[in-house]
Amino acid sequence: MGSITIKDVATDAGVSTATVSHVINRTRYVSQEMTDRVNSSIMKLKYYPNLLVGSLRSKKSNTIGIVIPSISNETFGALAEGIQKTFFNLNYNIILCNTSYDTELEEKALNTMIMKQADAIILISVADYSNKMKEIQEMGIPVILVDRMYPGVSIDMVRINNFKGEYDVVKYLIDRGHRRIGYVDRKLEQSHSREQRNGYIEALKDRDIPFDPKIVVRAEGHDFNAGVEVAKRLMKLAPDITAVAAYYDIVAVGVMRGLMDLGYSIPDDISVVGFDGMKVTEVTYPRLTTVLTPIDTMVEKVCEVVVKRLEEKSKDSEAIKSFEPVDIVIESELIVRESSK
Amino acid sequence: MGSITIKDVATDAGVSTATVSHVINRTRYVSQEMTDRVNSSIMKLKYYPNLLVGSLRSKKSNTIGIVIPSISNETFGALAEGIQKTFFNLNYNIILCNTSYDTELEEKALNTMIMKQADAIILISVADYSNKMKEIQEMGIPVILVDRMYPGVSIDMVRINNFKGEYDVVKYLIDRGHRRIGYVDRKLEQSHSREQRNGYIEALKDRDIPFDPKIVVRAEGHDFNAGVEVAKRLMKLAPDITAVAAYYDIVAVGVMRGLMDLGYSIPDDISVVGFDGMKVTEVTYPRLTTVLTPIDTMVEKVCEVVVKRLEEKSKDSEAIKSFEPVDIVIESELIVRESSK
DNA sequence: AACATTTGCGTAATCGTTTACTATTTGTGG
DNA sequence: CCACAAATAGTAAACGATTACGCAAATGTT
Repeated sequence: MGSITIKDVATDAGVSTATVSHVINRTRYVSQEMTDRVNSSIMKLKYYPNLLVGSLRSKKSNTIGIVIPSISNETFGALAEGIQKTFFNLNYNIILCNTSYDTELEEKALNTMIMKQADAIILISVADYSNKMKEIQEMGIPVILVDRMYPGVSIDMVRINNFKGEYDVVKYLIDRGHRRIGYVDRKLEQSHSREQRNGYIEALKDRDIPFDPKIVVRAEGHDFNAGVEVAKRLMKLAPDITAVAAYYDIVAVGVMRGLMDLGYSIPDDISVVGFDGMKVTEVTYPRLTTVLTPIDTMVEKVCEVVVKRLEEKSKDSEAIKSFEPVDIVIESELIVRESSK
Repeated sequence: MGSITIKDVATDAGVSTATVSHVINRTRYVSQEMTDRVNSSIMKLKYYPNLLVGSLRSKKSNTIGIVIPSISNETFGALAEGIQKTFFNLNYNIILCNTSYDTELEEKALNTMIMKQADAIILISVADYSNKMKEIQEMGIPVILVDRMYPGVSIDMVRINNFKGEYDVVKYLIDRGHRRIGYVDRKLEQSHSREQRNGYIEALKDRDIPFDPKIVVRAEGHDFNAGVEVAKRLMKLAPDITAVAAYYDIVAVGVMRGLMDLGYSIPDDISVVGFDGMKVTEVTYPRLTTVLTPIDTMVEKVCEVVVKRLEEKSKDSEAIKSFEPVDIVIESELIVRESSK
C-alpha cells in the first residue's frame, strides 16, 4: 500500500529523514525555517508516523495490556474505562482482552500482550498463574494484579478489602439488632470470595453470634434470578431470619424480589444488603444498602503503580526483575439505604 | 533490554532465522529434525515473537481500533466485548479508546488508530467527521460506523432502526387504548435521537392522534434522577396522560419512580415504556416494557462487514478506495412486560 | 553419464523509523 | 589568523521480523 512515510516527507521538504524525525519528536534543535518546511510537508501529505516502527528501536510500544474477565461487567468496565482515560493522557493506548472467566483464554491473552510488546500488563485474573507471572516479569514487563491476590507471589497488587467490606455491613446489621442473618455466597475458588465470606463470619464472631452454616446458601449463578431463587430456598430453610447479606448486588436485588414475592416487606420484615455498589442499587425500590467499591480510587492506585513501574523501567530496564512489590488495599464504603433497618 | 529474538533462537538451534520464521509460521517445508530443534529452542529460551515487527513488512498489524463514547455504557460495553471476542478468535486484537462524548478526544483517538496501524476502525461517533472519514478511507483503512449515521458519506454503517423501535412501542401503547402518551426525549443533535422521536410522532400520526408538543419533555440528563424529575414535571403539565414513553431505559426507570412518588400506580394508572433493553429493566418492579437492541446481532453484523473489508483489502490493498458501502439496519424487538398495559 | 528437477535451507534485502556518528558552517578567544 | 567550540543538519546503522532469491545436495530422466 502506498502509504506516506517519513521519507516522502523528507523528500518533499528537501531535508533528511533525521530532521523530520527530530521535528516531530522535538528531540534536537532544528531551525525555524526547516521546522516550518517539514511541518507544512506533513500537513500537505497528510503524514501519520507509523508508531509501531518506532517501538522497534525504542523498545517501547506505549501500549498497556488489560486482561479482564468481562468488560461488560459494570465494575470491570468502569475500571477499564478509567485506566484507558488516564493512560490516554499519558500517550499510552490500551489493548484489551476479555477472558470470559476462561483460564485458557487468559493465558492466550497474556501471550498476546507479550508479543504485542505491551509496556505493562494489568490483570484481573481467573487463574493462579504464579509461574507465568514470574516469566513475564523476567521479560521486564511489569504486571499489576487487580482485585485478586496470588499469595506468595512477588507481584504488585491493588485490591479491595473484601473482608472488611463484608464485615462492616454485617456488623451494621448486627448493631441494628439483627441476630439471624442469612448469607448468600458463591463458589469459593478465588481468594476474594473466601475473604468476603470470612468478613461475614468474623463479624458474627466478634459479636458472639453463633455461626450457623445452615443459613449460608449458595446462589446458582451471578444474576437476578439466582437471587430470587436463593431467597425462596433460604426462607424455607430458616423462616426466622431477619436479614440477608448477599455477596453481589444483582443477586441481592434478586433476593429482594424473591422475598417480596413471598410476601415479605423490605426492610420491615427482612433487611437485605448487597455488595459492590452497582448502579442498579440506586434505582431499586427500596434502594439497596450495599458496600461500595470506590472505582475511582482503584483506577488511581492502579495507574499510580503502573506509572511508577514504567518510570523505573525507563531508567533501568532490568528494574522489574528485582523490585519490591506493593500491595495496596482499598477500603470499601458502607452505603446505607432503605433496604435495611 | 536483552529480550530473546529470532536470532537467539536461530543460533541456539543452529539454523538460520529464515528457518525459524518458517517453522513458526508454517510457511514452507522444514524437515522434521530442524522443526524439532527449532521448537525446543523456542521452548528453552521462552521466545515470543515480536508481532509489531512483523506488521512492518506485512503491512498488517492484526489490530482493530474501537472508538466508542464510553465502555461503561452497558450497550457499548457489550458491543465492544462481543467484537473483541470475535476478533480474538480471528487472531486480531482490539485497541480501545473511550471518547467520553468529546469530539476532540474522538479525533485524537482516530489519529492514534491510524498511527498504530489499525487494520480497520469501528467507530461510534459523537461528531460528524465526514472529511476525516474520507481521509482515513483514502489511507486504505476501512471504517465501520456503528449505531450512527453520516448522511451522504460513503461509509459502511451498521445501525439500529431507532425510528421503527420507537414507532412500534408507541403503536403498541395506542393499540392498548392509550391516547395521551407523553414522550421523554433528549437533545436532538444526533440523527439517532431525531429518528427515535420521529418514530413516536409517526405512530401517533398513523393512528390519527394529534401530536401535542406540550407532552414532549426533555430530560435533564441521561440518568435515573433525570427520569424522576421529568416525570413530575410532565404530570404537572398534563395530568391527563395515561402512558409515558422514554428514550432510554434508565430514564424510564426514573420516570416509574417519579410517578410512584406522586402516588400513581404502574401500570394501572400510567403505563411506562423505555428503550434499549438494558438489564435493569428486568429487575425493576414492575419490570419495564422496552425496545430491545439485539447486541448479538449487531456484533455479528459489524464483524461480518469488517471481515469482509479486511478480506477485500488483503486481496487488493486499494479496494477500500472504491467500495460500495453497506448500510445494515437492525430491527429492534419490542419486549412487553408489566410496566405497561 | 549428463543434465534437469526437486528438495531443503541459508543469505541478505526490506519494512519505516530512531539515533549515533559525522560533516559543514559559523562564531570566538588568543 | 588559527584552533577550537557551538550550531545545524545529513548519513547510515540499527531495531526484529519476513521473504525473494540463490545455492547445494539429492533425486529423476534419458
